[in-house]
Amino acid sequence: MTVTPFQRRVYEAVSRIPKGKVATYGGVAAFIKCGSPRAVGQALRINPYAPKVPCHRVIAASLKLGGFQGETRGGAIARKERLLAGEGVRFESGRLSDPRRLFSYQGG
DNA sequence: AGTCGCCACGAAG
DNA sequence: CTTCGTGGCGACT
Repeated sequence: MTVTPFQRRVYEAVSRIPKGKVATYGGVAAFIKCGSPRAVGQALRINPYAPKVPCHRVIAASLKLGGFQGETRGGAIARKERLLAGEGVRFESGRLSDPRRLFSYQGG
């Protein structure tokens, strides 16, 4: 498998998200100084470190679930929601119930 | 090396 | 809702 330096940055940033909180694609992008949140999603989509990198803790800026395991809808999203529920992050109608669960990065 | 099309997004209209 | 901007990457030439 080939992991680009950009991807490493993404995975490192995502690994910082504490259990019980979630970050947005845009938030991660900003932290790693990437102008395109979409590129972050692309990196997470091919996440080779499935268990190590908690990609399920990354949602869209609209507070919707975004994608999971390469899917934007379907069973994968349902599993993502259940996974987060197990960490205390609840969703309602596919949207984050409590925005206070959002994680924001500190420094560089 | 240059080009093209695809993305788990986001902001604006 | 639709449209446009954006950065990164695989596939093709």
